Amino acid sequence: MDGKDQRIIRALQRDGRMTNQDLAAKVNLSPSPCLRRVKMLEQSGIIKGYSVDIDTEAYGLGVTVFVRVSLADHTDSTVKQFEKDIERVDQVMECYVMTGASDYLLRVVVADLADYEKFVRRKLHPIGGIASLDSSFVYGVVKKTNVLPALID
Amino acid sequence: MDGKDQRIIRALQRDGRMTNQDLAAKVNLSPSPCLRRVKMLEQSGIIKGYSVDIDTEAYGLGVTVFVRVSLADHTDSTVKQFEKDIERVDQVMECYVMTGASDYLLRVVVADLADYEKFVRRKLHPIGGIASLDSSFVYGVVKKTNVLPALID
DNA sequence: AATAATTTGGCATAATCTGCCAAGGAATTG
DNA sequence: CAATTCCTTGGCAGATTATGCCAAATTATT
Repeated sequence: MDGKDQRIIRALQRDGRMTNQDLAAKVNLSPSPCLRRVKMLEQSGIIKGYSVDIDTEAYGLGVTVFVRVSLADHTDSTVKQFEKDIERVDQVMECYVMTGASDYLLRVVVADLADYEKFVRRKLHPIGGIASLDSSFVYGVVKKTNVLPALID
Repeated sequence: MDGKDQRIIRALQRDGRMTNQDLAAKVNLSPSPCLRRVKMLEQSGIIKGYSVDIDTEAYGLGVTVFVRVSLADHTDSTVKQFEKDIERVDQVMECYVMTGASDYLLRVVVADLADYEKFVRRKLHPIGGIASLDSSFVYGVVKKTNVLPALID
């Protein structure tokens, strides 16, 4: 992956639907080698996919919650079951295994507070093996970007 | 925004570069009304943009860190300056104002631990007004999706 | 400096986008 | 309940874009 690939990636992070011709112009290539590089990035897995950014509030899911989860124990079966089950919960957009005091960090989207309570009661607790939950609500978004930093600092 | 718009959004979250023809087929419309709906979603701001999902590890930024930030005080000038400055730090992909013990939650991507130390010393601390930082490193990703849950649960 | 390997650019064809207009369907009103 | 109005849809035509192939140019290697 050379500098041109990086510029392709950065351009597509800003606008993932840019036409190949515009992309080519932006990275100083003609369309065919540009397209070939994009396809190669896709095939090699560096480009995992494309997506649309939705205004969650306008969509009707205005509340974002970060939830720190600690498991009651760390036996294989408890861990495996939690990870398998959490994957299937639609409201959980992200689930990370973390260092520090808690085991997992979830990003959850719901419509409102009442919805969040239902989510915890009906989706999280039934999973079992959870020792504690610590929820922090998002008041506001200062920054949210898809553009990764340049590699050479 | 009716059911068809929701299906359009969900399809584009899974594949943001799907051609309009495929999208139309997937939501049972012909291409022209489908395109019109997409344009309307873009103009109304529900669709904020399109992006590419990059494998951060393959890209060379394998370490993700969540940082909880507490400010020393909450005067207007301290808050404003922090939010203005943090926005310009490329390694900060997300910055949320949070309820709970700390004021902000950051998601930061760096190449490695050495890089993270440099990031804290050169990018975060110079901002000033920071009372404490609490960093948690991501060990693994259990789930990461762009697909918002359906609205009716 | 010569050769080999890789990458690039241009061209032709195929696919897709996009704006316009008539037809269809839903809602409203008398 | 029927007539009108309004909104949405579908199809078509021209413009734009994608895509595969081949020769030329560039880069790396020896």
